[in-house]
Amino acid sequence: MSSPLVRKLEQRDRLSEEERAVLESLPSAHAAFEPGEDMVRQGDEPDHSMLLLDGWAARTKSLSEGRRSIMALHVSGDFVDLHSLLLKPMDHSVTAITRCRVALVPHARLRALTERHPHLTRILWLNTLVDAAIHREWLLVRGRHTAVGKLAHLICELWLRLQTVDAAEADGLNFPLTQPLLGDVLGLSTVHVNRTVQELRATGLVTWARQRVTIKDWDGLRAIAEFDPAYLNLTPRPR
Amino acid sequence: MSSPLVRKLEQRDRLSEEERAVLESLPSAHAAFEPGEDMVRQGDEPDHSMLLLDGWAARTKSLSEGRRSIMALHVSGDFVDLHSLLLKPMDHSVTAITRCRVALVPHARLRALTERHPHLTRILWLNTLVDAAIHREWLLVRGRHTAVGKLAHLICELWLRLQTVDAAEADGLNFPLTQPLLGDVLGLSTVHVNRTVQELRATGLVTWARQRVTIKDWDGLRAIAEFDPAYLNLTPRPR
DNA sequence: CGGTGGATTGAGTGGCGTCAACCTGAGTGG
DNA sequence: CCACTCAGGTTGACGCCACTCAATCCACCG
Repeated sequence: MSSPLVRKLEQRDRLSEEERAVLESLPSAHAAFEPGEDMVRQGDEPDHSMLLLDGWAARTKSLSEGRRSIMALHVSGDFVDLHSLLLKPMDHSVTAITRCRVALVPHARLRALTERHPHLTRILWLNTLVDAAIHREWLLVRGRHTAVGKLAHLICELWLRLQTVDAAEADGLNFPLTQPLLGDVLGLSTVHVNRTVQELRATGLVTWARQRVTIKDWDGLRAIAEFDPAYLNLTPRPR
Repeated sequence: MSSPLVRKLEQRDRLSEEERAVLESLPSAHAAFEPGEDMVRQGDEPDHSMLLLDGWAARTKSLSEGRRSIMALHVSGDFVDLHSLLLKPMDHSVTAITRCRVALVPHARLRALTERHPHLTRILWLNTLVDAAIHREWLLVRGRHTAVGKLAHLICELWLRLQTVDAAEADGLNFPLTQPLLGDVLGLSTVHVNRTVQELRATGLVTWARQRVTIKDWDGLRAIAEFDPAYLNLTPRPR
């Protein structure tokens, strides 16, 4: 059930038996969304948060004339809009990229959890702090990296994040983003995304066909991405 | 002493007398930093967080060859590195821009607070969530705005944020960022920052001399910045 | 009075955007 | 089985925004 959440939180701290039980009893219902469908919309004031069980989702903001930006990507195990427990209305939408299965966690339950389980509260808080740390890393990337660097960095990050939930293969990953979506993630035009993908292919560090990215030279890729995984905070310690 | 914190948190929810007292008893000591000085460094594992009483500070990340980026700006009343309570080691540094006076809040005290005061915990959590919402807005700006749009957006945001702590004048603000620093904030080169400032001046929407920005046409400025303050979450409601 | 950091300006370059076309593969309906 | 559609991928031409290098100016300061 919610065990992906337990697995995820345990990457960052130990949980007691009781805490694990509390977490597994949280979700109230399941739901599914088709690619392109909005799971929550900017301006909404949801009364539940969604735990992504399966699929990829994006946090998006829109501007005039179809300009759009993706502020975050989420995969299995991510608590996509946990922050909506306290931060309402939503400052962005969440859109399904692939088909997404989610567990719905009522805010009432989460609020009750914060009243009774301080340690679990801190770990959930931490979860939103890691989201923020990823935002900061993306800010660095959008501000100070070249197009290839941006793309390489994204692949590095997602490969690592998928590994922590056993959703990546040893030599690469399934990468369902279309080039228009990649443009919204990297802050580039579609055309330039295409050329950047080709440029990255030409380095020989990865192969990339259909939705499959194979990493040929991890150290080389890390180098051009200037990727340092520290910001993902993947070491367990008391919180 | 810590009343700037109380004032800030009360913009987002009501506090009881007891809660106010708890908050005011938090800080243990004061400190001051000179312009350019690091208040915390990337990689550190601090045992306290800093409440900014006075001055401007920046969260910075560095890359090779002096490339640097500023991920956030902080002013009076901001809990600059509250997240370091749970998220260690630091994924960025905090650097004083002007002279900064801070109150030090030991993590031990904050942790104790989370054990006993769930509502206060949620409000502190919320505080870090607003930081994240600002990160997301900056991501939008860095990804999809022109240089003038970026600059205008920054001025809009800071004017509003300063107003909420009574640190802005009715018609503008004191703006201590040098152009090299602005470059790190906006993801632009120093030279281009200079030209962008001139371009903004030429619109007549603001005047800008020394460290003083005067807003001549707020609606016009908001328009070219595509600025919508919703993400700052400045409405009080139960959390 | 020289030193230093910031602001400003000019010249030249290149990365990335825009516009526009064309290609491909996966549906879909006749 | 084949036209048709449509989304995504690819390519070329062209232009501009923003970068780099370099010089100059200015204010402040020891």
